[in-house]
This record gives sequence, C-alpha cells and structure tokens, in this order.
Amino acid sequence: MKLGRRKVENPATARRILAAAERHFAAQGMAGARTDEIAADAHANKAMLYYYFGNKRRLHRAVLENLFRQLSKVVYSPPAPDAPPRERLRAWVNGYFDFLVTHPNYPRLVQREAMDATPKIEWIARDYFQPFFKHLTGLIADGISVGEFREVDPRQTAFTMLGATAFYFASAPVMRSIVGHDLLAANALEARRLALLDFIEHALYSEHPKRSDKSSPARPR
Amino acid sequence: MKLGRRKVENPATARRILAAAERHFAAQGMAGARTDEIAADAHANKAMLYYYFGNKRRLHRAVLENLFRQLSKVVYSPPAPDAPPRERLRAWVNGYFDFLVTHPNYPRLVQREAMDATPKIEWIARDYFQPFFKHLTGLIADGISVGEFREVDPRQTAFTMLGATAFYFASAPVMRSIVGHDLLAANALEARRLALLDFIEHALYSEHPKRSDKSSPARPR
DNA sequence: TCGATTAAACTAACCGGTTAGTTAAATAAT
DNA sequence: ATTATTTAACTAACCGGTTAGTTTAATCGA
Repeated sequence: MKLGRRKVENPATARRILAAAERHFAAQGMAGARTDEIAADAHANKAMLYYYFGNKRRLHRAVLENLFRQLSKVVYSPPAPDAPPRERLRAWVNGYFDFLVTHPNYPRLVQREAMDATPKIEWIARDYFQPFFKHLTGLIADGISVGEFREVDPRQTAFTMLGATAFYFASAPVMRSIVGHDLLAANALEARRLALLDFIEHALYSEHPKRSDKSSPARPR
Repeated sequence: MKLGRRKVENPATARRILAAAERHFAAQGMAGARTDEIAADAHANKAMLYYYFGNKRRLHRAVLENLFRQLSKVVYSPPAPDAPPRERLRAWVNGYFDFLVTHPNYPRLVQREAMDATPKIEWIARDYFQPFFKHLTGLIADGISVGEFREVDPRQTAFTMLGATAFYFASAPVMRSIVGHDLLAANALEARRLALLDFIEHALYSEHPKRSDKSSPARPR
C-alpha cells in the first residue's frame, strides 16, 4: 500500500484556527462568535475549520479542552506536596493566578460556560470543575485540621477564592474604562496578586497556628 | 394633538416581554437569545417586541436599565448613612446580597456585559458600574481612615468583594451538579451570606480599631 | 532521479435553514 | 370615528455547514 503525504500531527493551520477560535469565543461567546470571522482571523479558509474540527460546537469544545489540559498540568502538580497547608495554599493561588495571567481568555470562556443553564456541558463539570474544586476544598480542609486555618467551611471558602480570583480577569475589559488603566498590565497584575494573597491569608489564617509558619517562602515561578 | 386613548405607561404585555427577555438574555446571552422564543415565553406576538422596544438591542438595554434602576434604589440608600463604616459595610454586603437573591438573573446578565470587549456598552460602565464601584471604594476608604479597617487598597478590596459575591450567583447553574444541591435554595443562600460576611470581615477588620465595635448589629431585613 | 501515484491540505462558490425585522390588516378601546 | 393594540404572514439577510474541485508534497516503481 502506498503512502501519500503523511499526516502532520498538529498543522500550523489547525493551531491558528484554535487560537483564533479561543479569542472569538472568549469575546463573543459560543453563539456570538462567527465562523467566518474565526476563519479570517486565523488566515484560513472557513472549510478548514470543518475539516479539522467537524463543526462549531466541537471547535468550541476543543478550545475548552485545550485550556483545561494546560490548567491541570499547572494546578495538580504542587512544587512541594508535603509542605504545610499555608505554603501549599499560597502555591495554589500563585499557580492559578499565573495561569490566568498567561491565559487571559480562560476566565471569560469558563465563566460563560458556568453561567449556561443547559446540561449540554455536563462533561465540563464532571471532568474538570469537580476535580478542580475538590482539590481546593481538600487543601483548605487540610489546613483546618492542622490548625493553620480558621474553622471555615471549605466549600464556601473555595467559592470565595475562585470568585475573587477569576472576577478580576473576567471583567477586565469593562473595568479598564472605570479605573482608567489596563488591569492586565504587568504592574497592575502584580499588585492584584499581592492584594489577593493578603486578603485570602488574613481571612483564612488562624491567629494561633499549631505549626509556626513565620518564613513564608518566595512565590514560585 | 388629539387625546385618544392615552398611552399606557407600562402595559401588561410590555412588562411580560421585559420579564421574558430578562430570563432569555441571562440564560443565553444577547446573541444566543431568540426573539421568537422571548415572544412565545411572554405570550405575545413577536411584533409586540418591536412595537414596544424597537429592536433586539434596545430590548436588551431596557432589561439592563430596568435592573440597574432597581439596584440603585437598594444600594445607594443605606439605612444609616452616619453609622460607623463596619456597620455600613455590613449593610452594603447584605443589601447587595439581598438584591442578588431577589434578582437571580442580574449577575449573569451583567457578567456577560462585563466580559464583552466591545465598547458598545460604554453607557453601562459610565452610568452604573462607575458610581457603584466608587461608592464601595469610598466606603472602604472611610473605614480605613477611621481605623476600623486594615490599610488595604480600596480598589483591590472592592474587586475581591464584588467577585466573591457575584461569582457564587453567576455560576450557580453549573455548581449545582458539582456540589450536589441547589446553591440558590433558601438555606444554602443563608449559609453563603454568613460565610461571605465572615470572610470579608476577617480579611478587612483591623485588629485594634480606634472605635470599638464589639456588638455587631443584627443584619437588616 | 524522475515521474506517476496517492493522500493531505486547501480553496471558492454555493446551499438552505434560521432569524431579526416588516407590513398590512383586523380588533379593541374611548 | 379615531387611535392604540394585536396578529399572521411575509421578507431580506445572515450564517453554519457542504461540495466539487485544486494544490502541495510524500512515497515508490522503474
């Protein structure tokens, strides 16, 4: 059997389409994004979109899975799995924050899905949100049992942390015209990171931890 | 100008359309919502939608303005304008929270606009977000200057508070399948309110306030 | 080494269902 | 009678998806 031109694993065109789709789906949503515009933005023919991804919905799903996969690598592999909870929490926040900085489309994409009432995206909840959420609540529960954190409800605390972190990024487009500067500029981001950590730690740390944790390590990265 | 039948200020049909549009725009977004479905849901002919509101965009705007107007009434009229900042902040959180409870479509509707990169909704930022945001940061700054709050950045704190509050409601649809119960049920909401206040107050209160505030007043309502 | 073969990558044009928006005519209210 | 309100039927544009055909390049036979 003869072999023609062998299949390229991840052709530049497919990657350009995926990147363009990510931008358009984040900015306009699944319903608002136009396949013609995605194709044009990717400098590809519209048919290529269907050639590589089948249809609009599957392209959208590919965008999400691509991001989730990258997030998983960052968040589920803490630098020090046996470190004290305070340190692990700090690493978690920094890791999630860094991911949002390098993937500014993620929060809007995910927030749009989270707001959707339809059960069409059951797989997102089951395969990605659920483990992500459990991981965070487990971390908080650990900190409580060791006495490093106050006796809060881990789930409620997780909601608060996720909201406080993601909201800033998700609403950056509009907030720019309110506060007068770009929330995603490097210095603004660093200020946000510090404020976020400060807020969370003040809210969560117990006043008399069993294990002292004076020297908070420099943040990773 | 003849006086025939006076134009009815807010006929039942128009109100039904507005209510149906609110639900559909919140659930599907501006692009995803279908005018036919809105009309059917409102038990009105589609033409009525154009008769009363002109076009889809103006209907969408009417929905937002209607909600903003109601929010303004609640948030900008604190029960005790001269109360100490800690009390006013508590009242603010409770007021905003109550509004979200009674207007479950609001967070999704607004979050969708905040994520939109287009400047088509400049008026929202200028007329509603800006004052709302300023009001909150002013309140926080007051608390700092009186010594009741830690010396935080009021803007950063406002971002955190808004995110922590709104995220819970906006993502309720998906979170239901993750935590296994309805986040918008009455008992869940009360637990959320308490957890939110607890978290914010622990993060924000100074440890040695100039004015003692031992007896935190019962929350209004 | 070269040209025939084969499969992948790509393109332009088109199709048909959907959807925002219109219209003309009927009905209800005063 | 006149004007507000409501309706069914209609239209033009949009947009997701298709199709028929072209180009590019890897492989292999001679």
